[in-house]
Amino acid sequence: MPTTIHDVAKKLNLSITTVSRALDGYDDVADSTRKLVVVTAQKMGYAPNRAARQLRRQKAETIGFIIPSISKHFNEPFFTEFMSGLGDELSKRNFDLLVSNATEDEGERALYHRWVNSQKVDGFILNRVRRHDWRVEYLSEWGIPFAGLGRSHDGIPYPSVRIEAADVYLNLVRHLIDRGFSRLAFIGGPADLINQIDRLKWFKNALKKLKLEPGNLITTDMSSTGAYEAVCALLSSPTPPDALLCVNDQTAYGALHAAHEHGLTVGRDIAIAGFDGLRDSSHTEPPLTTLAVPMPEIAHALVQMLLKKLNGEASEAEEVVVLPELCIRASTGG
Amino acid sequence: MPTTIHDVAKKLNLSITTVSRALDGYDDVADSTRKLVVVTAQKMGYAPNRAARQLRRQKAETIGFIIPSISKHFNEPFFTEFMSGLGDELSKRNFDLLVSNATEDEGERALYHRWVNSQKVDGFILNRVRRHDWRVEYLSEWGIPFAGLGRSHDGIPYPSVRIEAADVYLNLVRHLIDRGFSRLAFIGGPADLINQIDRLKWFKNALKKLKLEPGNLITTDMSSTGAYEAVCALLSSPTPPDALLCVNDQTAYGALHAAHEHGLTVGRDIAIAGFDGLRDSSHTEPPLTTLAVPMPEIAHALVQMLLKKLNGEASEAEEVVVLPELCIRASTGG
DNA sequence: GAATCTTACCAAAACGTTTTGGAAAATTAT
DNA sequence: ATAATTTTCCAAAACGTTTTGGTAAGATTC
Repeated sequence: MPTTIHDVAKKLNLSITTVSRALDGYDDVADSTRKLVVVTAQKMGYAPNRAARQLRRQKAETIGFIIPSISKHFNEPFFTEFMSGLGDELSKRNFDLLVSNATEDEGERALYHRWVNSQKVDGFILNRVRRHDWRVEYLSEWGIPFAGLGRSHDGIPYPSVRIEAADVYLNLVRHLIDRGFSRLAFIGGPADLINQIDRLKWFKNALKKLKLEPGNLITTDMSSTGAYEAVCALLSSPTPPDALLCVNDQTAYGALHAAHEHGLTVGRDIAIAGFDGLRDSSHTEPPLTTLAVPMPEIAHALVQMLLKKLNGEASEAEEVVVLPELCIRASTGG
Repeated sequence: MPTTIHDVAKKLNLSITTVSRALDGYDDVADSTRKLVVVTAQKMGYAPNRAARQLRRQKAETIGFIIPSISKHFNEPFFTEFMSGLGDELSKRNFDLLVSNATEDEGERALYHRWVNSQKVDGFILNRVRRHDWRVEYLSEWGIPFAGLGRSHDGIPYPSVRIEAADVYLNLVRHLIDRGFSRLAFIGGPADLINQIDRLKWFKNALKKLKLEPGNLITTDMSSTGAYEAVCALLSSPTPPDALLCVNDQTAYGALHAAHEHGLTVGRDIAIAGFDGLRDSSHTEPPLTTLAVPMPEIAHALVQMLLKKLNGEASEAEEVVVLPELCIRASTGG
């Protein structure tokens, strides 16, 4: 039986009103009383019952993150790093993070719906946004606050973080050319993912700007295993590429594996680069060249924008731009 | 404004009691009425307000998972796979998973306390359990339900999952010997982690049983980078080992990196094995031999035991034993 | 010393459910 | 036809907060 506000009030011979207001920092309670209340509450281990507070305040002080069902299992390292960032930011502000992945019975849509309608969460963070994203449509139609990593192309305004890598991608491609690689291929993901769209665009632009012939483009499901299989096939083709630019690090893991299996020395016979800058990418063999996105910065921006929106002080469609950093490692010849 | 039970009741000219009971499947409501209620509620998009329900029922229908602060950032791939399993299991039963990592301001202990006292969660899942674990002490002292992956040595009873790998570890060591490796080293983690204790024990036992001389033991922080540094040092010693048995896969990633950097061909000059069986471990260079733990089975058992405990139908200290599977890959010579 | 203003407190309502303890209506038994 | 039972429904209380709209006492002003 956790201590309630009544317990605290009774102990001090005060009304629960006064205790509540003392703890919430209202100025209509005497300083001496406040101190007493705060100290006693602390000593008694009182923490306001969240259900009661939520019910009264109509706020959950909780943010939802639903793993996009595209990734059957959410063990993608990227998600962990992402959630880690969100968790850090949120707990700083006394918010909590509710996490789930859609099951087969209850669809993903139903889960969003349930969390919103049951007021389990105040808002959502979106990730792996798509060109036309039903989540964006759905949430904005229902007036549910959210912020996203990436902006859909629906023209619907919402606060988002955009990764801008045109310049740094050009540097990456220049670096590859410098190292003597010339037959570039892009190992991409599902065509309507904003990540894929942007990164492919930067790839193409870089080729164009450097007047290189258009590269080979292949598609995977963005898992390491999917990429492994696709790249295996690619390397068996008559004129295989000698540089693989992967849509993300995990895809690059699969590509590395495939290259090794084909007896290639990565960094010499073939170059492989990723995107995201996962922790473990510095320990692959050889260490992976990648464009590291500033995860804490992204999480910070998303949380801040979302919380601003919850307080009603949001500019409709704020967009924060972050720049990845080029980490050149041995997988592209150092 | 989400629809409330009042809205549904009004629409049907029923009392909220009847609506509530109809939806909850009580048998004191006519079948015809129930059908009507269910259909209408569904159509109106009604979902019970969780705060109100919690307040009344005194249950949160939410389980907490707090990333142990030993791992500064919870981007360990293991956690993602673990949480993935928990999420799957929980959402099947309409429970949710609340996740957080302790911040610097609010310590880990305070976070457990707050979640419990504010009744945000009904119970906890523990992971990375230690020999003497304050969390076990704390939670059991306060009568807060929890289940853990690994059992502390405090003699405190609680439902747990135990990984039992004595036999399979013996097989692993035999396999290494067969392949001609003989100077075995154990790349371990913090000494009081149950994982470390068990796995080290199996390592030692296997050596003893096969009458091998005691191996080299080193300690890391169980991060890939920590292991990388430690193994670099180890390999520079006068008589370096030729087989590294790592306490987990992530440690093995660092070991792989170190071995490559020393110009060794992994699988021929040196063998490296992990433990856990992370997804990406099949794509390292060379693919990593590991003992794969059955994550879904573990998650299932933990969730089931915890929920049983929440329903008061728990045998105090149930223990489910799971067996990992030996995945032999190229990193130990295939 | 009366009127006004501040300060410090509090009673009661409200948030949206679930559950308790009936009660009316319909059915069956006598 | 009446009594007993079953079926179907409901009013009201409770869960633990926050917030509204006060009031009494003390301080200040005239």
